[in-house]
Amino acid sequence: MNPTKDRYNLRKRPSQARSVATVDAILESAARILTGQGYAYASTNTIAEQAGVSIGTLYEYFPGKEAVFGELRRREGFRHYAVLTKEPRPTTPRSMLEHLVTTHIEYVRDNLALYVALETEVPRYAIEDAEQAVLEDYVPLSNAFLAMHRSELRPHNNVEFITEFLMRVMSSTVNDYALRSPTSLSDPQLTDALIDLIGSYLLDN
Amino acid sequence: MNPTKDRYNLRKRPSQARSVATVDAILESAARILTGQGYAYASTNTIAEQAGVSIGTLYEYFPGKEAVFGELRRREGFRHYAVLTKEPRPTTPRSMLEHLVTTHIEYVRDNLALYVALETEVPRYAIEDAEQAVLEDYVPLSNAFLAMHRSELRPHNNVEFITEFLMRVMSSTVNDYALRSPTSLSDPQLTDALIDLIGSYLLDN
DNA sequence: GTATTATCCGAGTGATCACTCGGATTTAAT
DNA sequence: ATTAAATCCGAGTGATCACTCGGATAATAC
Repeated sequence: MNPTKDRYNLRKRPSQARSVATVDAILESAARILTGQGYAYASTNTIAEQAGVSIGTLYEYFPGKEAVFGELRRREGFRHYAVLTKEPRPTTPRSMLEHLVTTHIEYVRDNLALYVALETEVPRYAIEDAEQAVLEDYVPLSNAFLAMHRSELRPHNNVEFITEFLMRVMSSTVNDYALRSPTSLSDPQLTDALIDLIGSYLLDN
Repeated sequence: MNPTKDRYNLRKRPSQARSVATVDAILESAARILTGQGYAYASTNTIAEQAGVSIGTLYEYFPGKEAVFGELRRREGFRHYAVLTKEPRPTTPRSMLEHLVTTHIEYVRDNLALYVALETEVPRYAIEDAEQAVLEDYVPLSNAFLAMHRSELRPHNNVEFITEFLMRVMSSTVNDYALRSPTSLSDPQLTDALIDLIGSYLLDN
């Protein structure tokens, strides 16, 4: 379909354990150079060298530099999603909100260097597919939960819009603090303010 | 002081009308290539060629590619600030909030291609100084205004923190829509939701 | 009108980069 | 044991890029 699409995805999936380890090593090398020196220093030659594999091997699995970071972003997305949906599953909208804000900030703080670098140095077109995937996993999940508790919510004309809106408010605000004032991620005021802001708008009380 | 600082600023200010026009042409060329083809295609050679000046002339005023986009970002920041502070100046917190949200969204929508490209394709280190400058112009202005109307605000422990927090909520949310769902910038629901969200948290009533 | 400064030019340079390809080596299949 | 498939190798290639420099031309100062 889209010919450019292939440039940001794996060229071939590793099947043997040996090649799985190779791909892992390449991604780890890419992450290390990205966080340590920056995207501009992460040439395919350097990534391969630091990973201890030859440049030819890198191109066996990745069509180019962007695909390496696309795959890296994809795997980070899976890790992020796992954190957000980890136990214990909250049972009320209020606890769901608290859980969501707390774990999201926690994930960003714990992976700050890589998170910021992926967000600010890697060209968006290389990673936007991977970003989209996480959102599409999460939004329906959140919508289903809220639908079960509609009576506890403040009435809004367009619940779907408001839900997505608040999700973006939360993630983009945390993103902004991560980029421009990362120490605030450890400030309880930030977590409290976000919960309070969203809670008083979304929840009935 | 910081030796790397010089890499993102003008090397020399144009003094004659001729050279002012030259610098303008370079910046316009950079903006055109950035929005049309992307940052990767905006080499210094190409920027100079499209601007109708020689590569030597470009380096007379800019120490490198990043400085071109740093200056471009700076000028966009000035334009943005001018829009935010344009007449009529609101007199109540509520109208101030409405004015701020409305004009901000309007600016982003009207300059979408350049806004998004600067935000997602140009490396942050090249433009973060310019970004910071606008914020530092605006925050004290907003704080002063709110201090004059404290009685109309909901009581908060830390007004400074809340003000900055809400500013970030607004700008980062609009930013997120600009990048990921740009058509929503014309949806009145977005403006209304932002005003409502922030208003009900900040204002007394 | 002379000197000084500002502006502009563009071929050339050295470095870097993404990517290929022919073939070696290892693993799996039969 | 033989074949087939997967994996790995790395020197080499062509292109691109950021940036310099020596000097030409134009504006300004005196």
